[in-house]
Amino acid sequence: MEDTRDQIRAAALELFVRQGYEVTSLREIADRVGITKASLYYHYPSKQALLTSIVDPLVKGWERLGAEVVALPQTPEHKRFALDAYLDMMLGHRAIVTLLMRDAGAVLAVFAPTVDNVTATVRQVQRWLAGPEPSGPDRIRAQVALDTIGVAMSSGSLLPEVTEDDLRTTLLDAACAVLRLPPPAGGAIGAPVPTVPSAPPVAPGVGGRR
Amino acid sequence: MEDTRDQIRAAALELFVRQGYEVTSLREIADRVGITKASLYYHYPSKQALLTSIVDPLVKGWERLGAEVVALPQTPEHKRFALDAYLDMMLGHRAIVTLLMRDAGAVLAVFAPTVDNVTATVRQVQRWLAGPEPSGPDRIRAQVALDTIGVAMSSGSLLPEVTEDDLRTTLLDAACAVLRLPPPAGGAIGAPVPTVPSAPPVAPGVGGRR
DNA sequence: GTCTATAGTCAGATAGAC
DNA sequence: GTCTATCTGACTATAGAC
Repeated sequence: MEDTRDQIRAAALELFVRQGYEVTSLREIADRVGITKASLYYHYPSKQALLTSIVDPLVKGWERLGAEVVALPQTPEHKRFALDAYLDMMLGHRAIVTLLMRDAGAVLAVFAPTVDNVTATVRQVQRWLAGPEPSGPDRIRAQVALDTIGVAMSSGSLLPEVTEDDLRTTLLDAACAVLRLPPPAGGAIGAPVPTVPSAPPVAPGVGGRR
Repeated sequence: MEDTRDQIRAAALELFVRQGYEVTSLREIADRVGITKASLYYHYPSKQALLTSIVDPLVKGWERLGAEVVALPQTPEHKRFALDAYLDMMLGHRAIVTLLMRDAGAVLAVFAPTVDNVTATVRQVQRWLAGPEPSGPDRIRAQVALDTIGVAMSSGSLLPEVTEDDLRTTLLDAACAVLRLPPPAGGAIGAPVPTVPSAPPVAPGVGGRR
């Protein structure tokens, strides 16, 4: 049964988000699933492996997206598209992102072996966003644009009564403002952002709405 | 000797930042200072109390700043000034902010009793930045502007070779862009941001450069 | 103020029966 | 696949001598 594995992952993610990775014990997770610690060890060889399997989809998604994005031409339209795709992917892994925000240190520590690859990808995307021969401020703007999307997502407690659509639209808009991208053709202030202006060529599967 | 207390705080902060709060043991901290665990307990009654005393300056600074800022008129100049003061305070507590980013969950858990006050302050500032009768997007922008400053500060590993001045200037500029504040009078793109345009009236001690 | 010693707890992990 | 039983180790915290 693949079922138990998934139940374990789901329970662990929920507890990690609520309590933190370090504090959550394997016994708690096992209890929640209705099995014992020992059984849990049958499915995952260690606590770290469990965390890895939880965060992996986000990392993989980010690496895949990064690889495809840096191959695009550095036009404002493509940059806006890239940020939108990035936002979309993050929203698709909302719980994992929350965990990453909550326990950034712990998660990164577990991913230490792989973390260089991820950092490299982030840096590539950052440089792609910053444009050719970027200045210091250009690079800062690129990084802030990326962070913008990630951070505010987890500010749920500070932004109640905000619709998902407003969040999506406004975050993309804010990230573009940081990058000083010109507004999309025909887009009025506050108007809903078109999915992709003139649909830039990109491999299928990237940035698709769920 | 007040000295030992400070040494303990410094050692603890350093270890917390590097390894995380949960993982760092009091024995490690004591070893680093050159005393024993038991002696440490003479100065701080618990691990939580130690963490509290470390993070407290940031919380206090934030609350003080928040209280003064929300009393100001909601003009673009004052908003820019407020963001600058906020940025300044955060830079003044850089290591603590890094810890907060790294172990957000753990830190918030320890501050659970006080956390409501802090959240209330943040919410007040957020609403002040968002302007009177703010829409959902207005509130999101306000929050993102605040987050912008906090986040990118801790992205040191992703932004090496960036000067402190560039960081300060660009982050303030990015936060203003998110809020859609008009550029300061006479300020060219990329030009250094004047400390405060036309020095708005504010209680002394706020936003002072160190 | 600092030490040694220790209580008390619970974590992650393994072995082996079923 | 799941269980019981158990090991090892480390942690926070306290008591009391110096």
